[in-house]
Amino acid sequence: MNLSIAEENHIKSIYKLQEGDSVVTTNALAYELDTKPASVTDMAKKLKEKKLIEYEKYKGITLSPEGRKAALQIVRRHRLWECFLVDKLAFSWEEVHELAEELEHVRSEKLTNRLSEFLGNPVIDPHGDPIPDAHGKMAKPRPQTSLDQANARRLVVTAVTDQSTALLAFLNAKGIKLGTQLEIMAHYEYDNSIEIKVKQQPAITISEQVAKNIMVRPV
Amino acid sequence: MNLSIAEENHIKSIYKLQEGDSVVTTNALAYELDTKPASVTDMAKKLKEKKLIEYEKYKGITLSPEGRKAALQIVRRHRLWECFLVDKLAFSWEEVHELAEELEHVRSEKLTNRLSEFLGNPVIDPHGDPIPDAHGKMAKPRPQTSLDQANARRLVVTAVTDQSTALLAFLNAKGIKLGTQLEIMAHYEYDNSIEIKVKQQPAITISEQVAKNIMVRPV
DNA sequence: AATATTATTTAGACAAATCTAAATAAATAA
DNA sequence: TTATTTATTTAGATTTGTCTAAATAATATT
Ligand SMILES: [Mn+2]
Ligand SMILES: [Mn+2]
Ligand SMILES: [Mn+2]
Ligand SMILES: [Mn+2]
Repeated sequence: MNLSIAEENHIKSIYKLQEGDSVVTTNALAYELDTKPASVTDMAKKLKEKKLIEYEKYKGITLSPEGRKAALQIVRRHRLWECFLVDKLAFSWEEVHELAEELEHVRSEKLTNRLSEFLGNPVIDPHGDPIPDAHGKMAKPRPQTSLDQANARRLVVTAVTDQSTALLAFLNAKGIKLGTQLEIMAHYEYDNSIEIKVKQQPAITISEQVAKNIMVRPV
Repeated sequence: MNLSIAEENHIKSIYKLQEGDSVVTTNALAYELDTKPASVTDMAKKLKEKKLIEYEKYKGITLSPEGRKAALQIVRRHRLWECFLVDKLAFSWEEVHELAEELEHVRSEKLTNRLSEFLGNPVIDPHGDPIPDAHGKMAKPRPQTSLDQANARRLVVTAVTDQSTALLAFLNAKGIKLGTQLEIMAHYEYDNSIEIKVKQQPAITISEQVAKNIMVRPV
């Protein structure tokens, strides 16, 4: 099954939006891919033809087993390249997504597996997302919750959900990265903002929106 | 100037075929790119429009100064990725061209320069070809001749001209790589084949065609 | 110089990926 | 339940890159 770059991008976005078993809508996919609903419908017909998705008019899209397999390979390549850029080329975590978006389309199993080996077969990427292995298996992530719902006081950052440059740059500015230890000082009920201490530094207050996108587990 | 992958491939092939200042013909370019002359004519019109080439109907193609600059950037990326694949991922020299053909199209100066730095700013690629620096400057290659024209007896391999998998695999089989020392034992006038000794091994005879594609200099 | 051959271009077609505008279906509100 | 709004699809167009077949130009041969 030889996929074009456009087809791969669609498959990957369907995978991302599907989260378990739910159905992906035409509009959601168009928004995710920064394209138009009409274009998504066109592509859906093509991917259905190739048996990579299940799709009936007006009923939304889900990946077929083969589609899921393809998606996991693309995700694997994407996240491995992100690791390469951060670990070996000293890029910062907010710079790598865009580049990996292109590098992920070089389809060579040998290259992918050699790259993985070169990086020490990493199991999470620079944003805390798990990396599928050559067979598409991902390490089950250790239990984690978003910072706004955490009940323990002392926490360690395990991932970020929103990987926009804006959020990642904000976290850089506050000295927050994967593995950073946080202590919750206060919840403010008015706007659900949270006061936290990052290491020994003076406490800072972060908005609910930020807190929702930081994943943590008790230290 | 934002170039498509197809445009980049054309620019690079024109650069390759131009060798100095000669004019590139439609047919030669079509053959090099494994495409049809009519397609090359179409692309030539587009590249002329973008001022990357000089082109008049029936008069052949040459790169403009901007075209040459673009070509050198693509060649730089291609050769750096080849170095990466060989030096870091342990690919063999006959495997890397195809992969670099794709990787070269990721256009990020930052990535390119970081990659170069990571590799120790190499100046030749795994086939002995010089790597342009960030400004497009290439180290002037040390004087070298093809093996069939060498007059010294003890030689060192500096590059290969034909980089087809077939030739590179043949050289692997004979233990010949960049830096390998050779000694010419005999020239056979009948078919211009050459008897050489590779290191201490028993002498082997190679055809004129092979000899023409091995570049050497006196040891 | 006329003819034959080769190289190149043009004309017209096609597939992939996208778009806009219009039509239709599904979901929601009155 | 009917009307309105929202979501999705269809119809038809556009761009890019390619192709084949036919026309034309350039070159080589007789
Ligand atoms: Mn992508
Ligand atoms: Mn990531
Ligand atoms: Mn290429
Ligand atoms: Mn090379």
